[in-house]
Amino acid sequence: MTRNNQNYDSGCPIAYGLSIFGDQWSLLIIRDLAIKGVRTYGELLNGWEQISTNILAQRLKHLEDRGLLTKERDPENWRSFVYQLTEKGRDLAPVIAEIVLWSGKHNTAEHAMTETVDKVRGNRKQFEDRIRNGERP
Amino acid sequence: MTRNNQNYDSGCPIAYGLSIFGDQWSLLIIRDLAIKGVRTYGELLNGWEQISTNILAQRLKHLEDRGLLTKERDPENWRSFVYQLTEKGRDLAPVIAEIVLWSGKHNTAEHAMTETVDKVRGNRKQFEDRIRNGERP
DNA sequence: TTATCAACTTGCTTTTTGCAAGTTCATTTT
DNA sequence: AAAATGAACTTGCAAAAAGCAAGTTGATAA
Repeated sequence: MTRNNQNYDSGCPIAYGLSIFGDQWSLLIIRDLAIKGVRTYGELLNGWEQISTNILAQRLKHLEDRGLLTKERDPENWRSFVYQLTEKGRDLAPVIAEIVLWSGKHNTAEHAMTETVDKVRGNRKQFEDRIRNGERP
Repeated sequence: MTRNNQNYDSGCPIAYGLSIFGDQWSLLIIRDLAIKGVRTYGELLNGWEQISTNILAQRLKHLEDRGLLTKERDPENWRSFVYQLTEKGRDLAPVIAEIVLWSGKHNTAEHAMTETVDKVRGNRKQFEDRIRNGERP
């Protein structure tokens, strides 16, 4: 089973999810779009984790093909494109919330960012609703 | 950022989670241990998605190193080993539940397995509690 | 009209994955 | 007691994916 072997599908819901976002980068891209208010290719490229440009382009294409995000011209800056999550993409909010809570409990590293963890712990519904409504920080 | 580049860590809770289970196989292994009642290497090898043996060994080692599962001799069959999720591993139950719900909503394929989806929709707390308590089906 | 910026694409190297065959050690069979 | 089997891996090699750096394209700004 490789990422691009789209023929292989056990039918398992976990496997379905992984075939779409089960890699090192997809959920970080979705995080940037969902909770960091990022919208352009350049902003995604300069995120916290330094994805390489060809991989970013590939993943954006993949996520667009699978219906998690859309790409369109920025009406206010015609040479730029705006990436936005679709409902299918925004529906990952609860998955993201649970990963955040899990990491908040189990990552004991000194430099762990607790801001997001606190936000989800403090008001999980608000955290998810803001993503569902496409609100930017 | 590669899987084995353990030095690179943005501190983000999503990135932390992905550094542990952000690949194509880890969550399927955890699924087998958590909800399919699988316990041995051989059973994991013959799962629905046909992981190759070297990758399985590698991932089990990784998950053991990161504290998500334990490996010990089967007291009733001394030539076999039993793999079991730790609390850290079982704490992924809500993540799994949310992925199942997401896939249940968005995977419209004919052959999608709905059994697990129905189980989580029907009684999510029971689904998670059974994993938390390490109950087998 | 030249320079710059945003969004990629291309070519190449390194790393990871996948496949098949082989190894080790504990039991079971003969 | 010796040979066969079963469980859990390990090893070697080919294929795929990721990462890096430089180059391309098309829209604005100088």
